[in-house]
Amino acid sequence: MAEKITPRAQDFSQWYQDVVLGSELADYSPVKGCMVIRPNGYAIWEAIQSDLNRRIKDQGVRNAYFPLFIPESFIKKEAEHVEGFAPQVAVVTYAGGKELEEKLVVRPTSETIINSMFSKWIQSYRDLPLLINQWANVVRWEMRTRLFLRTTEFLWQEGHTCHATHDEAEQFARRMLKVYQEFSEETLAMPVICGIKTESEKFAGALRTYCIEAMMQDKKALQAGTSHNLSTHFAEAFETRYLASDGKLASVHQTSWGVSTRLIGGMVMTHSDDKGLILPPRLAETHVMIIPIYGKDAAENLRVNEHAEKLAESIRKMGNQGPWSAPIQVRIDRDESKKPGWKFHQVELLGVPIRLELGPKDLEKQQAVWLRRDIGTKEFLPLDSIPARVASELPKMQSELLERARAFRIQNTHSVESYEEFKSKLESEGGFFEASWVPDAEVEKRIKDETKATVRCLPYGADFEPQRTSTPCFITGRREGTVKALFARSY
RNA sequence: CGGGGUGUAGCGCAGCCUGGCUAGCGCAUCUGCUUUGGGAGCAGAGGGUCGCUGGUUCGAAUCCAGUCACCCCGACCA
Repeated sequence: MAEKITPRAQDFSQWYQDVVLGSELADYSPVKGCMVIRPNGYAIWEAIQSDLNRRIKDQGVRNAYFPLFIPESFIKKEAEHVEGFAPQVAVVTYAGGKELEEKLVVRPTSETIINSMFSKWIQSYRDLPLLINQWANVVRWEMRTRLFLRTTEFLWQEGHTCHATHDEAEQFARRMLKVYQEFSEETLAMPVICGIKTESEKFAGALRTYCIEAMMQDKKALQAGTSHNLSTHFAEAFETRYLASDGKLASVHQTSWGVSTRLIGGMVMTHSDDKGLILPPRLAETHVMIIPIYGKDAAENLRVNEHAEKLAESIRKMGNQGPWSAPIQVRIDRDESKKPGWKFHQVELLGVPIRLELGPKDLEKQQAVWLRRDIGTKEFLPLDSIPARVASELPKMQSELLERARAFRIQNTHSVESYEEFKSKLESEGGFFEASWVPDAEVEKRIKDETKATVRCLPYGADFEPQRTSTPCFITGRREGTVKALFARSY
């Protein structure tokens, strides 16, 4: 496997911005903090949607849609929820030419508006479980924004489920986190760590929040998805109740879970290099770009085009079979006004997984020049061997991207036993830090103030409970009651 | 809201410290000829109220004050 090309570490945010703007995934909008997703970026979002949507439906969840506007009173019904989101909501106070009697909150998330409907839809235990998902936009007024990673408006999917028992809801929240983990690793080729959020980091209104955390190439953490066990908190506020088989009225136990366009930013920061985007094949709109090399002889150029077309067709035929088992999109760049060099740079910037060059010299030898985006070394392959090579290379590249990112994370994850060691190593090397920990909000805050690092999650064991350790807590020195925690600076 | 930075041609920038000739350069655009295996070459052309307002001065892109916008770093957060 080729050596990973690491982006300029000092200018990581500049690099990231260059890649996103340069490959035309997104653009800044006239409204500060809002992002325009351009066709290249939206194609990635569509690939995410179609893959993830299938995985969500496999869990028995169905899609629906709920309103953008939420009456202010709804948000206020759940105490922790309103406290958590109040600082970042946008509110409509004026519409239809007059002041509104009740202000309308632009949804920052939809637990409340959805519960107002769930309470009507659910009467008996026969109505459970109720498993709903929606693809939507939400608005959170952040102080500081960043393309894809934190924008005022973003696109996401949010799932909301109701269950008869606490256990059932807990199981479902865990299962959806597993779905996110598999999706992230199999499709985005982005390895993640699964864990539980601490009290101070959990979702406003949740009993417990599960999350997946990924490591970016600057060794900072990115929360890539969350799944919450909401217990009966919203159900009680909205009286979402059901009549059990024993005739007793009970509140439903709920979950909610979501991932957003942030995944696109995470994918870019995981794989791309100084030349531009590197797309995992599962997300690529174009898998193979054939660049014909033209000369002065028009008849010969025609012949090159014919062979390129033939090659493209035979590659396409390899789609939907073998380990790849999906269509293979092949395009030919026939633009005669651009020179080959320009085209090479362009496909590198856009992250097309495989590039083929086909010119008169190649036709003589019945070969083509082959180059995989992430590896970047040229090979000369016989024409008739190429379709099979593409079919085997796409899944290979997909898994190698994942393994490379995983190796990078493992290499940059450190175990520390003392706070001093943690601080100095965080400063000199960065990365993820495993430590034993006594959950304590005040200490957590102090560490954040001193080091800018936070507890990303408490990695769980087979029982989905925080792992206990017997090594002393690196802050208090205590041995008892310590759990394993993952510390890192994050986005 | 605090700290730093930038506003000069469609885009990217130099010039500013130390005020002075017609405000330059690269990319892009247009014309012509030659070119196509890693961002083509040569020749020519067009394109600017130097963010805005005021001040100092014989004279301001340049100095001063104010103002607006954007970017980066922090506080907020998925």
